[in-house]
This record gives sequence, structure tokens and C-alpha cells, in this order.
Amino acid sequence: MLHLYNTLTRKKELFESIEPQHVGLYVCGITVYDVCHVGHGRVMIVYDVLYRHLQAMGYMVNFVRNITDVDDKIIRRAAENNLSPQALAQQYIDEMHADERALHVLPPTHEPRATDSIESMVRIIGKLIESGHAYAADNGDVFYSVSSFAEYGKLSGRKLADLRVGERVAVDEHKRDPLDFVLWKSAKPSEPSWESPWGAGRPGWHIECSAMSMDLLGEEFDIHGGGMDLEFPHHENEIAQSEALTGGTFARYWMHNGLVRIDDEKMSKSLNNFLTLKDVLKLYSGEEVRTFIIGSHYRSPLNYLTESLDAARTALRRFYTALRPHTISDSPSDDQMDASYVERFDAAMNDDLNTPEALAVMHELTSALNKLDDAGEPTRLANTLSYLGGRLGILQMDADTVLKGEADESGLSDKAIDALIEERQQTRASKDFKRSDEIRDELAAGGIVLEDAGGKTIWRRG
RNA sequence: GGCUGAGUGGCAGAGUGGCCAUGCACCGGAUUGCAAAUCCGUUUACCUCGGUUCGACUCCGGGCUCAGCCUCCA
Repeated sequence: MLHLYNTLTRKKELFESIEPQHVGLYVCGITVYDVCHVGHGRVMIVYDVLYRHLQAMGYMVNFVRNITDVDDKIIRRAAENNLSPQALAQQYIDEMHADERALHVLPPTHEPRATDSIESMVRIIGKLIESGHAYAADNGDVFYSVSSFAEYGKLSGRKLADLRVGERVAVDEHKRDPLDFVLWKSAKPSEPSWESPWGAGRPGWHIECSAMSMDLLGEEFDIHGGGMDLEFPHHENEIAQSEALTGGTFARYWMHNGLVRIDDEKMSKSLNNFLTLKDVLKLYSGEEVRTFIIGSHYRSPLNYLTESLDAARTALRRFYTALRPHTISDSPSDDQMDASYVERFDAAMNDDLNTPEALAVMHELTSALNKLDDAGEPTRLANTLSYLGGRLGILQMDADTVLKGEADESGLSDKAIDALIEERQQTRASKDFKRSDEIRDELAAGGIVLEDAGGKTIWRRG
């Protein structure tokens, strides 16, 4: 019984899919004119967790996450770098995929590019003009007429009269109403363009999501997600275009994730205070970043704090330390797991993806696992912990490998460490504790921590 | 100005009308040659003012503060 908070109704609602056992999910992806920042990482991870949870519930999920590969900023950046817009976009698409892999984000079912759906956009725009919802200006731009759609504002809860038009941005003289937005932009000579009944041009931003989602999910689908900053105007405009076109409902459930802050200030490209995923991934593993992000609820603002990233690192170390001595089944059956923890985990996830609560269940499970001796069937709990980690996209690596980490260039090799540990064992056996402690200090200076357990010594980095 | 949403212990962060979140940090203890890891225990809380109630951090109302959107933005 999954409940999701629906921005349309401002309430948590029971999720019911249009078709039993199938879910259509559309997420606004990235405009590829620069490398991804932590905010993009949050979107990737939040909807990846939703995707995994829906699949775990038994749904066949058609997950579409688009790529915006034609846009003013792409054109400008490409010109600055003497690249074609296509080449620039491709470069950042590759970078984005590398970031996603590092964060253990599953590929969506479809990853359409705006430029592959131009025909659909032109078709939709044509129909909107026919039905009086859009008009072509004499300069070749086509605008959507906001006043033609009676329900405009229903997602973001605003009334047309309340919007502060022109306060921050000059109003385009070609618009009949200042709130009208562009569907088709006439192209300047050097820009990428496509032929249309209104002359050579390129699509506006909002229309592409309507076209791609309808192409791949149909006119009405289950869930539409994206960052909170897209709620207005982007998603409001998507609804206006799509529902004016079809006369029906566009997306049933609208989900919006909270924004990432840094030093308690909004992170954005225009403020130039954004932290790129690549920079963060130099300091923390993808799994650590992921754990940090699911450590708060997806609708809350998330402040990037070194302390919080460190806490995520410590939490993962605790999980992996508990798993380390056990042999884990890759896909454990129900009777190889402890149902009570799985139930509590599911209950948390079904409550609008309460991942912090889900992690709390995993921590309690870890405590229980650490308390058990061999007679208490610790493997069951270890399997459960590993399984639940997988549900969130973490804990899927070999514990020993993760905890040992990788030697940096100047660091001690695994072989050298093993040799020192062997020497320490001998000095300890002969009660030469002065020397054995020297060895341990030496290793500690190289970031190696020793743990003596059950007559054996194991080690980890960091 | 309009529309959203939020205010929880040293930090992060859930949740509930009356009983413990959880993790990290701190303190005490167990274990250890000493550590590490682990376990046990203790400490610190619910912005403010009213109201409802036997009882509110939890419900209702006012106030204060903060954030997002109203411009491109995930």
C-alpha cells in the first residue's frame, strides 16, 4: 500500500496505477550544458530509489528520464568552446552517465533526447494552434496562450492575477499576454534549427517534456517527477499544453524533490556556488554520497555539510563491518531473511518513501546482527541487511573489499600490510608489546586500522 | 505583495495525542596486553503565545523566524 505525496492535491494519496502491475514514470532530466552538481545527483538518486521500490513491489515500470539537448545555454556554451551544440551536449551526456554509474543509479527504461522528438513537438504545437490554445507571432515564434486554459495554476496553486509579471524580467513584446510562454522559437542563422510550418526554429523548453512523455508513456500516465524548482512554471506549463491538447488528465501523481543547499544557501548555477558531483566524488564514494542523500526525506531541503557526509561514511562502515564476517546470498529467498525487518522497511518506504526511517530499521537490524553469535543464525540477519541495502541501492559490494579500500600511490600495499600484521602477530605472541604497538602505530599513520578479533587480525583503511 | 513548505536534543534527522526514533558526538561500564570493532548503560529536545483535551512536541488559532517558487534552474 504505497502512499505518495501528490503536489496536485498537497496530500499523501494511496498510489493506484492506471494499469494493474504497470507504472509509467516520467522524470525531468538534465539540460546538458555543464557537468552535474549535487542537486542533479539528488534527482538521480531520489527517483532511482522510487524506481527500485516500485519494482520491488512487483510493478513493471516504464521509467522515462529525458535529456534536454537543445537549449539557449547549450548553444552559447558551444559557441564559447568552438564546438557544435551536438558535440557539447554529447560530452556532457557522457559525463552525466559516468556520474550516474558512480552513484549506482540504474539506467531508466528510456532516456529520450529532445532533438529526437521534434516531429512530435511540431505536431502538438500545430494542434494547439488549431484549437486556439497557441498562436504564431509575426517573428516566427509560437506562444501558448495561458488564458486559454482555465485550470492554469492548478499544480502550483497560483492564480494568474497573483503573478508578478514583468517585475524581474522584461516582457516580450510579441506576446499577447505577458504570461504566455514560447512553444517554438524562430532560429537565428547560426543556431540549430528544424523546419516547421512557422519557419525554421527550435522548440521551447516546456513542450519537449509533453512530447517525449506522450511518445513513450501515452497521453495519460502515472507519475511525473522533478525538482521543486520545476513546479512552476515548467510543470504547470506541461500540464497546460498537454491537457489542452488531449482534454484529459496528463500525469496523475506529481512528485517534487527538495533542493540541495550548500552552506545554507541555495545551490544554483546562477549563484555559481554549485558543487559538482565530480568534486564530491573525489572526497566520498558514490555509495557514501548516496547514503547521505537518502538520509533525509526527499521533499526536505538538504544542506550539504561535511559532517553529514562523514556521518554517511560512518554509517556505511558500520553496515559493512557487520556484514563482513558473513557469506551473503545474492538473492536470498524469504525464508533466508527476517520478515519483521522487511515489513518495517516496507512500511517506511510505502509512507511516501521515508528513507531515513528505512535506514533506521537497517541500523536496528545491524545492532541485532552484531549481538548474535553463530547459534543465533546471524546469516539470516546479514542476508536481510544486504537485501534491504539493495532496495536502496547500497551495500551491494563485497564488505571486505570496501573496508580495505584502495591504496593511494604513496600508501602501503595490501601485501606490505599483511607482512606487517604477520610480524605483529609474532611479537604479540612473544609478548613484545612495545614492538607490536609500534607496528600498529606505523600502520595507523598510513591510515590502516587493525581489529583483533577471534585470534585473527583484520584491517581496514580509514 | 501572492503561492507553497518548514521550525525537534551538541550535529544530522524521523515520528507520535499519554511508553524508546535512528545514526554520529559525549560520558560511564563490559570486552581487549593496550587498542580497534562490538555490546550494555547514562545525559541533552520538540520556536512562541493562546485554545481543545484527563493529558499535546503531536490537533486548532495568532505571532515570530527561515526556506522555495512567482526569471533560466534539479
